Amino acid sequence: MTMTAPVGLPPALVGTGDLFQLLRDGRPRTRGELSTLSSLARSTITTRVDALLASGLLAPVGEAASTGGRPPTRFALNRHDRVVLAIDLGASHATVAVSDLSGEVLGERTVACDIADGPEIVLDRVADIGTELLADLGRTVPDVAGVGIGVPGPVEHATGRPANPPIMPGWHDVDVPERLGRRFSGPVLVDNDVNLMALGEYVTSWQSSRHLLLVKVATGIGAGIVTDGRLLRGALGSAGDLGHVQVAGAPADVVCRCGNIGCLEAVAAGPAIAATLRAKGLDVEGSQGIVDAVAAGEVAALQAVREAGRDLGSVLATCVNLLNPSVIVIGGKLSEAGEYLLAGVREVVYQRSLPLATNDLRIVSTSAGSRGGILGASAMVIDAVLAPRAVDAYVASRTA
Amino acid sequence: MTMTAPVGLPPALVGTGDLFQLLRDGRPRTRGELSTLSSLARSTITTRVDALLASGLLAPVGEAASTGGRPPTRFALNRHDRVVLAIDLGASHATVAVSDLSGEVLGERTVACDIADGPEIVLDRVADIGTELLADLGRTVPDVAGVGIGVPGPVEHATGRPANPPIMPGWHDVDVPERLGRRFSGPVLVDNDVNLMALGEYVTSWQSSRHLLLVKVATGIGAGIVTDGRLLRGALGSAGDLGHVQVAGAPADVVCRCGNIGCLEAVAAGPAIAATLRAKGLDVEGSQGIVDAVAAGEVAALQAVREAGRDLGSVLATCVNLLNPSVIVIGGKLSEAGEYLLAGVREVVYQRSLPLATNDLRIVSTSAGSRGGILGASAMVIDAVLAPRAVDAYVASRTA
DNA sequence: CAGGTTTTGTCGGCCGTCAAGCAAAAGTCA
DNA sequence: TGACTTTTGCTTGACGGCCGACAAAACCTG
Repeated sequence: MTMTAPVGLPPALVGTGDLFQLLRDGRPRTRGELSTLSSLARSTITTRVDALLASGLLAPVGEAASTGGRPPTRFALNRHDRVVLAIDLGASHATVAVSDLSGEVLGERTVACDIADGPEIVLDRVADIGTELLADLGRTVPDVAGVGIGVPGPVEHATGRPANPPIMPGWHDVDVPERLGRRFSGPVLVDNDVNLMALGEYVTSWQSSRHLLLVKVATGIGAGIVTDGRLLRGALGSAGDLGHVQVAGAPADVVCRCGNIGCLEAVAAGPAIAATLRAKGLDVEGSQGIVDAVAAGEVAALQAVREAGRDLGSVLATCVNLLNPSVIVIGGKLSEAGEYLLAGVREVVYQRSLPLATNDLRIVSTSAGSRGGILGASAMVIDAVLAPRAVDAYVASRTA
Repeated sequence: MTMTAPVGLPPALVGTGDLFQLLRDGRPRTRGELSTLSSLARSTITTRVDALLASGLLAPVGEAASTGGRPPTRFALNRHDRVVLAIDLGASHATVAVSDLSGEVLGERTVACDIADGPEIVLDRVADIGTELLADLGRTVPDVAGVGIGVPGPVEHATGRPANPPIMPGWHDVDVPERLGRRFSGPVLVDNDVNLMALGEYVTSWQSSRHLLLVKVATGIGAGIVTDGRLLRGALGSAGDLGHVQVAGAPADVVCRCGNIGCLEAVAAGPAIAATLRAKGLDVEGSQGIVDAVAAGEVAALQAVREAGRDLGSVLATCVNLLNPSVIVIGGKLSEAGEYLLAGVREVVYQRSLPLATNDLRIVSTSAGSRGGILGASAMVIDAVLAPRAVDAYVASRTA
């Protein structure tokens, strides 16, 4: 405020980047609206808007709605100014996508890719695919505002280095941002894949309820936690690791691959359900097999999935009491098994959780589906790239 | 930057309140140090410092350490400029304290006070005590920078209204800030008492590790969660409600007062332990009785407390996997039972949690003890009152 | 006590923001 | 078509904050 502010009055916005925050939602606004919203003089708004227009981040969006006189010009975030590269690494496959600045996916490709091949091979591979996608879309490397990547293991988010990931041999403490930074411009942000799924679900469907818990049920079980609109990562980035939590009612004879007994993953994840069904004579293979069996109406499969939902619900009831979320989203391959998993979860959660915490609690299936990770990665980058300081820097670099 | 900043250079700090943040830790600094830290010109620093000195928030702290020339003056937060009223409401007693702006308690009083008497009586009572304390310390009401109050139930923190508190009949949706605001100046902030204990423990002992879980074990069991240095409150303010979580290994015949079976509170809280001991012929009364029995070396008591620790540990193992804290602090009356409770907790947590999450995990006993709530309430208020905007407003009000 | 060093206070200049005013542009309405 | 309305672009003067520089003050060293 050029400290013009005699101090004491509404703190007001200051920099160009701050003003830009009012336009991040993508809704067009007129100069007049911006002036009242920011309590800045119209002349100042004009200066800022001009700078943003020159940078390309802002674009006029037609004019409209005259109230009797000259219709005001409306401006909005120019989603096409730059693009974001979003990468979702799984255990055996990788998805690479390019999105615009609103988070809309412009192009996407999924390939088989073994994470155990190590960081060099995998990262070069996805970088290549990203470069191809960019070319297909008629974009160049300098158009990239930033890169977001999700990996199947804990990550020290501040440095972007995976931390002792169990299923990612060779990735411990690898400087992922450095390696991807060689190929693309902008910041490279790394996070756990389930965290990003949670973020993706949050930004696409649940922005209004700021406390969300996403549970991914597939070969393993993990959770991503959004609290107060922010990802909860924990001290070492391993928050949300629900797979090896002990299930209250679990049979004592189920030994998990982690060596403990009664782990959630050992009773409710894909392999456990498949094993149960095979014991009953049903020939199912993998999580997809379970989903197919459920879709085919196999009673044993319905039962098993529902029972897995109950076990999951038993753990989630604890999570509800601990975190008091307003939404639980069930994702992962097994969430495709219709309402049966959900039914089991609801059954136990609503029974075991405190009425207070369940009052406004919704338990739903994922709406982003398999694209949650990509959407979350994109959202993470956009959040960083459109932050006030980043915008200031960008505007400066483009006008200098 | 008075937008002086041609934009693009280090965003730098701006307002007086922002500069003040560099001094919040209480360590004295010279103008020169502030200049380099904030990348503001020395002349600007002088202006800001003068304003802060005039407001009383800042005070010169002697001069020192000449490096061959004129010794620089050092300035630090003036802890005595104003005071904070901290209130900790329990089920049957209330503690009122006055602290300075560093959080140090200047005066404190605990009285018997039944929360069930309702908000009017209780709040007037503690307000009276607060007024007396202020008088004893030679302070007046306008000296109060703000009021922090902890209550034994969930609170909608944004509005300061208790939300369906089970043990606080008559308090639902009461406008606590309004009522206390009549008596004192400054903001009135309300939160759950266990949350404040967690915050108190955090600010006094664990600022460096930004992820803390405090568990209070007494008549009931509850937890306060600090993540990334911030309190996790949840959608309805009921996060951390561990009391009625199901314990994995719990006997199926223990019915809790909430109607469910196997609740943590029904097997590991004070009343449950006391009941166990009475069944063994030991005549113990309340949590204090248990602590006394342990201190007396009663083997049955040691056993029972340790077993309670194991049950608690079983639930905390889940919390560790979910939240990945770096410290678990055990507080509440029962934490006074020496190392026995802690030993039980450690035993199970280290066995059941993932090695990753326990790598840097410390499990310790409270160091703030019964004053945690007061310290947390004070810290909460100080955090609000010394925030940049609040400082700006205060400085403006004092120079106008 | 004298010279050197470092901090401090002050002043002028520069620049951004604001508020106000005016003319032009672009519509609406009668 | 003409009068009215509303927004926009531009300019001006005033205000106030920030910076840089200079001189005085305060202290150390020999």
